[in-house]
Amino acid sequence: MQFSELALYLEKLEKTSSRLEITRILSELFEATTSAEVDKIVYLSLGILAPNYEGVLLNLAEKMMIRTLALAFNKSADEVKSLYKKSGDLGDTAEELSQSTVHPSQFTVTDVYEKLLDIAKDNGEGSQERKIEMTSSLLKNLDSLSVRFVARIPVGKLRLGFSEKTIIEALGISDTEYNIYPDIGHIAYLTKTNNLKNIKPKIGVPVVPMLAARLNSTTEMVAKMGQVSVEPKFDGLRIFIHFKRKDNIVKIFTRNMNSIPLETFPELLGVGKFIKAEEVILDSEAIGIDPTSPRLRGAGVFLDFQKTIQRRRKHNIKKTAGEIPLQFQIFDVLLLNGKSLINEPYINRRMELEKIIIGGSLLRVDENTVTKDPEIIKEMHKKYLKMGLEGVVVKKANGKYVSGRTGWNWVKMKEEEGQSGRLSDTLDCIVMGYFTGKGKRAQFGLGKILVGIKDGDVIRTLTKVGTGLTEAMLVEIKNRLNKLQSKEKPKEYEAQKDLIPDVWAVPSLVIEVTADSISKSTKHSLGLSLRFPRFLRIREDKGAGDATTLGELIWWPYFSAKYGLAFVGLLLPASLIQFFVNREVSRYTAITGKGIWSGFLSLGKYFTYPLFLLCFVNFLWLGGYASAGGTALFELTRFPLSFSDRGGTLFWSYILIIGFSGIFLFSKIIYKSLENFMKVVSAITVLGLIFSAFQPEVRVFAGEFFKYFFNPLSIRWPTTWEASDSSHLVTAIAFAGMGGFLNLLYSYWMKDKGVGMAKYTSKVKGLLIKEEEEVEEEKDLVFADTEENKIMWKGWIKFLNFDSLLAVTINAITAGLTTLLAFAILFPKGIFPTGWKITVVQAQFFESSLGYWGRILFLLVASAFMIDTWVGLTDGVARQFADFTYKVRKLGKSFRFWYYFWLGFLILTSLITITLAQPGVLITIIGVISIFAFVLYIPALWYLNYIKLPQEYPVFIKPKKWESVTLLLTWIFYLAIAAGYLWTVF
DNA sequence: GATGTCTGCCCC
DNA sequence: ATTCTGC
DNA sequence: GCAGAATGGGCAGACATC
Repeated sequence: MQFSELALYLEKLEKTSSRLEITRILSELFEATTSAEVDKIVYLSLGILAPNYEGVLLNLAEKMMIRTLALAFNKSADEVKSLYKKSGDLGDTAEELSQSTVHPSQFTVTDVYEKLLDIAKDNGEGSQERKIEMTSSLLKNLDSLSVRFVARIPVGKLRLGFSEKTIIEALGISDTEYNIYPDIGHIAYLTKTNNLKNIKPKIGVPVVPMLAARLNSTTEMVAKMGQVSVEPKFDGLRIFIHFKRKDNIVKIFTRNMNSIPLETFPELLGVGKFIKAEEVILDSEAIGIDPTSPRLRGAGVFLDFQKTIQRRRKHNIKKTAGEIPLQFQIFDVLLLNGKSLINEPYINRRMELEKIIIGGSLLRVDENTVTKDPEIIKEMHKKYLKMGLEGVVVKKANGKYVSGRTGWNWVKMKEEEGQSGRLSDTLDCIVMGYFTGKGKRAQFGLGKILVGIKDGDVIRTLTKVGTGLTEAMLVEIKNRLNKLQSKEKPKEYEAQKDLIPDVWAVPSLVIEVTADSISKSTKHSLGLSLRFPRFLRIREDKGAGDATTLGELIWWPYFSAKYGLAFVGLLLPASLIQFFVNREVSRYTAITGKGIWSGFLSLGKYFTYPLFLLCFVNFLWLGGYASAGGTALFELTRFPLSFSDRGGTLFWSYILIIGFSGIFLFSKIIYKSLENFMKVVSAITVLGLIFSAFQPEVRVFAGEFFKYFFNPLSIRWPTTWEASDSSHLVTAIAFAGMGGFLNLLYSYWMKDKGVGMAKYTSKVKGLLIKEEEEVEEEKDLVFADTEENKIMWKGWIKFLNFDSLLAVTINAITAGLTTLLAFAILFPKGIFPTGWKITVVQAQFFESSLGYWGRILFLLVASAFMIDTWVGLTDGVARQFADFTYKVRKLGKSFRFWYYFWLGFLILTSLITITLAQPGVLITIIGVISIFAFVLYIPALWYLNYIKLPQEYPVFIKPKKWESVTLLLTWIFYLAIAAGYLWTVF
């Protein structure tokens, strides 16, 4: 096959992301290949020349390829470099350069393969220059598409989206043969020539190693694996020992199936003395031992990994072997005297192992404990950590030897719960600059960052970080650093010359990094570095500190800003469940035409008076909403100029409260006015939120967010938790819909909407609107048991179901979207404003992404939404209170009187409460009260609607049994939350 | 001979 | 090695 | 949950350069 033809296949594969489709294209390619070439095609498309264990190395990679391209296409190395930085892929760069000239391609796949092999074979003095020349002449004689792929091979990054596993699938075979004969080219050849037969592990041919997956819960381990063997995890080199007594054959392979010459580990020359078998393949971990330490029954003190790996060398072996003797911790046997054991249960393999290994200072069989008890696993993990090991590896007792990491067979312990790395503390580091990304990350212009910490007056490098960054975070960090970038290295920085980032940044941005351990470093100017560093989050001053905190628009964003997605899955169920409360509240009013407090009062004053008292306390804080609207307006206008934040907020809040009180004076039917205003503002708010959610900076977070949003099972307890947030969480759940006593407002809204029997009662009118006829008292309306009424009733029920559902849905959408915004905008920055300042912070974001007008729009809508909420609640609560006081006969006065009385009272309290410096505590109490309110009044609703009313009203109003069940479940839900809250508090 | 740079389907 | 992402 | 592709520190070896 011409290489150019292969290149066409590779191009198609590169463009495809579906693995099924990739597999299909690959099998098409193998179909079109001769058996003489299939191995070479497989190797080249994986970017290799031979299986790993044959040790064929090109010794030509990134830097030399840059020189090669410069030579081949007559450019300077700097020109090539700058193109490479842009594309992030040397193959793409090579293709781009080669397009300037026409090169007819004559090479077959075999030609290219052999030329690359020649390049690999060359070594010795002058070989670097020769390799460059050979590679350059190869590239010059290929068409530009072929150049793209050939240039990528030495760099080892084909980026075609497939690897051995996919090739095995494309060949239409299982991986059993490959796993014990991991020469993918040869396997492809055998498949093509129909010679693939069942084989067994062979001395001298590595087996694809079995790897451990990671879990952080021992319970989950037992759940997934049942009975397990618990063993220590050593920090050394994974070594496979192949031994055949005949001819004293000893071969050694690493985890990556690289062969290590026996001379490297001379102690294994005589390994046969310690093995009671003719032929074995052993799986082990080699660890360096401190030779000066006393040996207890042969066992020594382990050295760390950096010491151990010094044994992987060609020179000075004798001296190093004396300084760092190796101990081989054996834990598995795959072949024994000609018999494959890979399909035997693990404990059986171990039993064989114990029979054949003579333990001493060279070989030791790992100790192990067989158990089903998660607690024992936990204890052993702690024990081994204390001993300076890496914890435990937990293995399914009856598991076969399964190559790779598939399935749950071997598991290592992820960090302990409550920790995000094995380092006891995470580190806050200064971002010193960034490097442009390679491959997929090139499009973000940032692939990794250089971080350091302050050391006196200078800032020294500590590590680079590239893992742990989501694509959204790459964008975020890039944007931030662009504002901080510096042409020159800031003078307080100290960095060695191979750690010069592509772009410097002045010290400002701080990120949180975790790692497994701290190591000594010669590369980093601090003299220390991190082992397995990973990015956690951006750190920022905790920002806005005002303690004022409000209902559902604040708490959910607060949680997602602080704890990410941990509780997001709870929002939807918590808001939807309020549907069952709302419809019962509405049902009562639809049947009787009366407000819900009338119903409660009919149950007796000992129940109702305390409940009302709770309700009264609950609504003292209404002013907060007005104050949130005021904040937004002050932020928007910055008027009056000399005012502080607090003063400005108060100024605008008073204006809003006084201005919007006009509605109460002049509206014809107050509820109707409010409803219309609310409709407009809600529509603008929802549209604004949706628009915001579609901004690219937010959109990149949306997929992840909604995956959690729609999955209640994703709820998890965050690893760090502030005790005070228990109350906040309860508050968030209560406020997911309306919350506690707020839900009772449905009764009064239904009343003024004129739903059901409420059609026949009077409505509340504005103070200055003359009543045409004073309806002093609601009569007990008669609801006759007629067929006509029955049909009407069905219509009402439909309406109130629809209305209640619509309300919770809109609530869930708005709360969901604001929470998404908080997750996208605030969480990455580590800001969790504890108050209504969240709107201000969001507005700042919109200014940077949408410009000035985006910010204005956002603040306007936010203030309108907030004040609208205040007006709506003030009206509703005044009616609740009025209904109560009106019905307590001895107080006298009309309903209208009481309504205006309470309206005045609430406006006054609003004016007062917004001046309180610390309303935070009060608000938390209210969240908790709300949950207990549900617990108290849901049974009362049930009694009214399911028992009491059916006795007085026509039989068709009686709810179905299943409706009783839904209400019971709702009650249990809140009861459980209330109980859980009490549990965590006490 | 000492030092610097690059590579390793390195090892973890 | 760890982590994220598309399937 | 899999497979693939981003990314880390630090070691020795090989070659180039001073």
